Amino acid sequence: MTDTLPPQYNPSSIEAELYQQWLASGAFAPDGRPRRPPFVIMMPPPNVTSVLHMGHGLTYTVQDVLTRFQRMRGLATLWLPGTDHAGIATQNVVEKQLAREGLTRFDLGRTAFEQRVWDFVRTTGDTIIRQLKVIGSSADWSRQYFTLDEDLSRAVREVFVRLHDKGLIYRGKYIINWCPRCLTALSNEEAEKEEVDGRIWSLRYPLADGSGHITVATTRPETMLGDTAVAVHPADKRYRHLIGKMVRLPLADREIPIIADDAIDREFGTGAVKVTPAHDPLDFEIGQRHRLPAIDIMTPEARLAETVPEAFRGLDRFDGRKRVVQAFEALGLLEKVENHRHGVGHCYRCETVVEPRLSDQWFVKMAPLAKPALQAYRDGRLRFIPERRGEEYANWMENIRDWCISRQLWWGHRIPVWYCDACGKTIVSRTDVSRCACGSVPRQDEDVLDTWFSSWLVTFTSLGWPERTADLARYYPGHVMVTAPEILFFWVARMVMAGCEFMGDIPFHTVYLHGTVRDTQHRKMSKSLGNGIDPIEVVEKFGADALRYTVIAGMAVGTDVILDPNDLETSFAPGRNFANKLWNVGRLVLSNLAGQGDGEAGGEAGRRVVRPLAGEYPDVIHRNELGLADRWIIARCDAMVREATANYEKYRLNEAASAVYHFIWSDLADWYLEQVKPRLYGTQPGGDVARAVVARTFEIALQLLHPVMPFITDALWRRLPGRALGATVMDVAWPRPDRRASDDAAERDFGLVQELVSAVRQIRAEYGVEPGRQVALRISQRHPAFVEEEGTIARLAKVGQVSYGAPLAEPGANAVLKDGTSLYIALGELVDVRKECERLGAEFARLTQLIQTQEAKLANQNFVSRAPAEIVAREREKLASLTQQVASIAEKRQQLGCG
RNA sequence: GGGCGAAUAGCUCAGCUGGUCCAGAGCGCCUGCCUUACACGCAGGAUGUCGGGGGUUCGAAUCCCUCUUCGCCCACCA
Repeated sequence: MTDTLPPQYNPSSIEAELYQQWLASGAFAPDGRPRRPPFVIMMPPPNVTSVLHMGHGLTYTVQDVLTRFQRMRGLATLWLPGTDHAGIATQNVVEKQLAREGLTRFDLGRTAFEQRVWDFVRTTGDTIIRQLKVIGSSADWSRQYFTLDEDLSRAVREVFVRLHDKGLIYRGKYIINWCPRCLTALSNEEAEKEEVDGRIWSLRYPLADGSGHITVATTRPETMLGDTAVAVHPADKRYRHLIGKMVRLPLADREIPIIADDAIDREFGTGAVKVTPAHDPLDFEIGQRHRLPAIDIMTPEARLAETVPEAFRGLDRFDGRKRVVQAFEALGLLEKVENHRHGVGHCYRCETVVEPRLSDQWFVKMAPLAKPALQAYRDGRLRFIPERRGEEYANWMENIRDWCISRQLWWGHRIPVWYCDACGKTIVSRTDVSRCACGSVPRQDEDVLDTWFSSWLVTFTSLGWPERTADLARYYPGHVMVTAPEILFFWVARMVMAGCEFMGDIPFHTVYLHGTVRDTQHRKMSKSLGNGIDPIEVVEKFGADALRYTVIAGMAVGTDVILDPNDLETSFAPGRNFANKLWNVGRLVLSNLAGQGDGEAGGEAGRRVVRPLAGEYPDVIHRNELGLADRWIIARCDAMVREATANYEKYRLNEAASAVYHFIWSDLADWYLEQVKPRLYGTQPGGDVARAVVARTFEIALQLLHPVMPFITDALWRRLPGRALGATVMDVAWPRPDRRASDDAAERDFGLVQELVSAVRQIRAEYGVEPGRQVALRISQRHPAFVEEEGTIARLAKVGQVSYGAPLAEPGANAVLKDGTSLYIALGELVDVRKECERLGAEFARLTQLIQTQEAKLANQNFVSRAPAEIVAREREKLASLTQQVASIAEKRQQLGCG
């Protein structure tokens, strides 16, 4: 390791190579730690066909941070990755490709089409995985699965059969959400309700006996062609006399009855509802109750079907809507049109308006599965972060509805059901059925299963279930589930149910739901809005660590991450800058650990000095060899370890990151390294101690930061003296807080020195003292800290000469520290007595004000008697300090002869 | 229609179990500096009725009520 580090950190030069080394070392697999307790995070499998977007960037970074943290703490950590075949999404992509060639899937036929998808998946399917590696994901790729793998497919069939045998899977004709573009059924969760500005039309239906009409209100007039009744509330006085009468349905020219049903809301619309059992869920139920016929008026593509009058056949549903309205208008039966805002279902994949449609589908009975899953939450065994999400979960579980699991697609797990047309038998089987008991050849159900029907099982199928594998025994149940709130119901809730049903235990105890990445207008990032950020572009420009730091730092628990797609610089510069800062701290530290001036780390001198510090805090350095600043930085470092560790544990990753950030940048770089430079550079006594403290605190900072910024921290750590070839920061034990490191006196005393340096700098800036010019400083009190750090004060505040004693009478600038110490800087011609009086006067007024409120507080009997003693004592101290400061200022003002 | 969350510096947000962080960070802004680790930097500076109103308390940005404004989730009002 003879390279000299360049002054600017260049992530691309190290990231790829480092990642390869991590992979080669097997660091990501838990198998090397057979005796350690496991820690398992299941990776939400990304779609095979997807490319990385910022949402992935966020969720996988969070997971990697937790994974690395637990791994560094010594657990046998398994972050188990996989990819999802993503039925609809993938099929859509391939169908689009085909469309460009002028083909449809039907031209190819089922087998050829499936082959085509497989080819596509094999060639481009691992893009997302490659990209996950680019951002540093430390998943165990040796265990990577695909939801269509043979063993996972077997498990899917096993589950289907078991649920079927238990009576929890059934087939039936029900109203489902149908996507006329994807040509498949959707589950309730896949049909996303969106508020849209629509209209509501009031249509007159003439009574068959010619005695008048009844007016119905509808948002989908075209469906009237499939009406088989008009319903009113039984107690509605306006209509009671019409119940049982017939209506002459316009256009369709059919007679339909007026019926009474409790489900009708008298307040809404006209209080009379057209009933279309084949195209509306509520109407379907009403139809069931009243044994109404259901007329399907639409083709799968949502065009008006053969069942409607010729004039309307073949029209798209929206054109049909216009034509129906026009027809009503022409007949004088259109009563009114109003604007109406309402929720309309949209396909979660292609955003097409969903059409409720009557069809034969397979369903899972959910209520029995939900019971134990809900109980786990009620018992406190399953916990949500943020907590309020738990109530959403419980609410969904309590009102759960059956799950439509069949999809009219070709890409996915084919439903393991065979129908024998000869004897009418239905066969549900784990293995393919080629012959029915009656001797004839049955046909398999054409449909495939919902994508989520395989992904809800992955917490155990990815470990080998239904086989009793060693992995399954060791890694189930897992621990934490990290994901976006959007798929709480799609996936998380169902995984809990599947875990309870098939493994007898919940699959994880903590569900951490992080925020969403949004743009500055708080809109979700999406392709269609064009407001996305490409994480790979960010990595290329700023490095993976910068990307990771930015999303982690921007994410408080339960809040969204706001990034500006139009200004990557502003969004990611903090991360890049921090990486660069750390890099340069590293340059300074490393170039001085190996002895002076050779710019190379790991030399004999460095090795000799640093080795004794490899473990805990420097016991080897006797306390009396440590200077004030050394004791201070060790104490600060220890505080950082406590804070960062605690926050990692509590999933407050932003707090953890900021604790380390603050330590590295403010404490270590701005103060300690500046303080220690002379000892570092020179050969003066204390140099060894300084190097040891620098090396140890720097190493700890690298460790604590590694989960968030793995590349740069490992790159620097490896360059520390005495590292074996190929050793990585991931191998070292996570630092433990050390009581011996805390040092209140050092924190207080070095704090005074900092305050003093700042005060002098402030005066210099205010009076415009030239940067190069040294000033003479007089300190009222010969505090040991000032004496010890005189050199530091001199260098950092550009002070030429320090003396102690009462302020001098001649004009100069003054300041008072919190402990009452007064400072005086002779500035000669630069000082304007009047200005100085003003400054001191303002300070005097400010402090006097504070003293008044402080005195009032302490004069309050209620406060003194009721507040805890230590609070009162603290307030007294504060008052004493303020009083002292004011006295010093008053004295000085008198000296200067201020009014 | 139900349930829930958020309103703090110009911007994006921290502030976890009411009292040291006399209200913080990053970015942006102003002033001065290429000080031999870093100009992706250093030093200094400005800006807040902690959404409005009420209450509990010795004490509230922090707890309660209410109003206003945003946002989320759920729901078969056609």
